[in-house]
Amino acid sequence: MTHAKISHFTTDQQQLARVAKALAHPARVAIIQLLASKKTCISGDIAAELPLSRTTVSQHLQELKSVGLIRGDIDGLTVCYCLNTELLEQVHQQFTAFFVEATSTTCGPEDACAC
Amino acid sequence: MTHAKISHFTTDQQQLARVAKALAHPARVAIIQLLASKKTCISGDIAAELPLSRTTVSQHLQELKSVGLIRGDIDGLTVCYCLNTELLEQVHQQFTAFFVEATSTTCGPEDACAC
DNA sequence: AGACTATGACGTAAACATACGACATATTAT
DNA sequence: ATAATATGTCGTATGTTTACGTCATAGTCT
Repeated sequence: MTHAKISHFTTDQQQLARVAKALAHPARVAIIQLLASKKTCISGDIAAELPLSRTTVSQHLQELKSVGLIRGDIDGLTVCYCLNTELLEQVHQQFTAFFVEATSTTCGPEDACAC
Repeated sequence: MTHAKISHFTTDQQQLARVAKALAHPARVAIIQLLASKKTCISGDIAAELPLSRTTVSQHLQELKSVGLIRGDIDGLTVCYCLNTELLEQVHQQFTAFFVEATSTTCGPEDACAC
């Protein structure tokens, strides 16, 4: 009965974890940075710039696409991948809210613990 | 030869992925939110508030601790877990930089692709 | 000391992720 | 039509994560 308790968390928690998971591999971070730096939405060129096989890169691209962080539009023979800036913006807000919430409260002096 | 190419990415990419991975499970997101909301925090209580067994929660706590996002100070019989606000702040900056970079560039009209 | 409690460590089964070669498909070029 | 090219899909080997029960340890209490 493994991996069955995820539904017991809030939608927000699941959403944040979902995006975090998409960013939980350096290759996927690199892909997003690459797409951000290039003006043109390259396709197979991405694979050429990473130290991974084309197949593996394709897999990572699918993963990012399934979360919605990137989009892939077929343009003849090649596929044009680009960032979904709206979602990224939205996710940015979500992460910011999370971090603000997490950093606002400090273990005060009235606590029993020493941290 | 799986999982052997990670070293070929930049330190920044690895660091960001590492933290993202720590947040890639709703339970860990929930734990951080819980620690942020409570002034005092003890491991056993955390398990009580999550739909997971104490053992599993302990495992998630270790994971967060290994990345450095939380700290656990032994206080007699119990362990006092609390957020590492300095690291969280730092990570927040890192994520912000990443998202800003990712959202600044839009696929311009001069491109061939339609996205 | 002996019972009690809070935790972490260990073992483990099932699920998932990673990486990649081989194959399939579809589009362009000759 | 045939060849070349760009991509995705499939299968698969290996490693990692998740979830949890059981046990060990170490601090409290009487």
